[in-house]
Amino acid sequence: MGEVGRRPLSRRRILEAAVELVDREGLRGLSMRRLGRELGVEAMSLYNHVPNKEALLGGMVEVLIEGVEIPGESSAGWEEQVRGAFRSYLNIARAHPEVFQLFATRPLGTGEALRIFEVLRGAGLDVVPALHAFRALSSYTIGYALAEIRGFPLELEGGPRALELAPPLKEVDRDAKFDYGLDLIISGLRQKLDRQGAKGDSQRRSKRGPDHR
Amino acid sequence: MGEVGRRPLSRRRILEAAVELVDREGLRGLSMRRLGRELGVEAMSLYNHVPNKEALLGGMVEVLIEGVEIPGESSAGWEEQVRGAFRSYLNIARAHPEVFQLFATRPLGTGEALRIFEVLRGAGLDVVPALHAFRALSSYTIGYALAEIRGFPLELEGGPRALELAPPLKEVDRDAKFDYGLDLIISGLRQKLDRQGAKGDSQRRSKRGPDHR
DNA sequence: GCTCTTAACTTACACCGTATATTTACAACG
DNA sequence: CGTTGTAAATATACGGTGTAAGTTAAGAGC
Repeated sequence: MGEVGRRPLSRRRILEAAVELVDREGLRGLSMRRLGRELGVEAMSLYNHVPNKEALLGGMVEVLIEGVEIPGESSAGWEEQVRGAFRSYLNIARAHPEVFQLFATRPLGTGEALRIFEVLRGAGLDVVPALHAFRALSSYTIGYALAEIRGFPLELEGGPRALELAPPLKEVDRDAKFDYGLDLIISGLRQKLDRQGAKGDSQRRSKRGPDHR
Repeated sequence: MGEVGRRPLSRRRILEAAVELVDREGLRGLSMRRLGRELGVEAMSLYNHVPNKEALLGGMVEVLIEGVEIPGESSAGWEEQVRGAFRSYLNIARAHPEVFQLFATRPLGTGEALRIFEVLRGAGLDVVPALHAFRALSSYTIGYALAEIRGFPLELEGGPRALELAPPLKEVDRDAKFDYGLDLIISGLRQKLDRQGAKGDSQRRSKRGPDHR
């Protein structure tokens, strides 16, 4: 009766199947019964690995967040690290637009947040400014991703200009839109940094020191 | 059987009751039956004024958006107009945090978008830069509002510092957090503006001209 | 009076999340 | 080998959901 080659259920397998299902059929298509069927199992079996649907949704967010890549210290400067991290974030959103909507109501992973925070600290920002910067960058990125997913208002989608451009060019254009705001924030941060660096150097912290904590 | 002083049902009345219900009991507490009961009516009666629940949610967003106030041209400069508009946006989110979560998946009202867009145009921005600016500002604001509602990561909420501050001071602090990123973007925009203004003045457009379109 | 229109109510259906109880599958041990 | 303990699957059931379809009631215009 049971299929032979069926891998056993596991939290991980459930989460991945859920992400795939939502990618395919949207958030509204996700139900415990439907997901169970997808895995060849009754709905209630899922509860052996996940306490309830809310936790399932949270786990799906986790899975996506794991995919965010933050460039290492070997990269050019902190600007490039930050840019890379948030671009990666946006790309996750683009790869899983339906799942990403869950990010609107669920907090970022503390782990990723900490890593980015450390980059900002490493750039010479004091704790409070680094928090401010983190808030600004992550707010912008999540807001942008959500807006892109649902479509920006005022954007004349069917305009003649759009039709002339080849798909690859449109991709570039799409990235440029995001970078516009991202660079506005990053270069604003750099200015603050330079200004305070020139003023007093009140915190002893070299521009790339291996200082932790 | 029917109560005497009962006003007749209407789309508007339904939407306002829905907002109030969600404010009170959260998004999960909103169902057609529950909302009907709130209005002293059966669930199916609502369908005479609203095609389905999705449209109901959309209508609730509309109601909130109507509350956004954009300072008129009489205000100081375009910076203050923009700042005021997006602060107003954030305040709506704070007044109706549960309902605001719907903004994550539903587009801004085209009307409000247009008015803000015109402010940016009036500031001397060409069409494309104004679109970029609008995207950056609205993405940041919505992202920030959502993040504030769910709580920022890394924020040591129970820290000793927080406890020492009086509630009014915390309010100020809360606004300062939002303004930090908002000002980063606005001052970045101003720089771009000044730079291009000094460079070629390629578009004949005085800094405060009554130019429309 | 009568009809026409509108908006209310009633019923019914398929589906939802999940509490609870039961059965199955398998590993460890004698 | 059989036994037993345990984890994970299934089965059933309950109260809720959105809404399609059918019915009733109240008022407007003739």
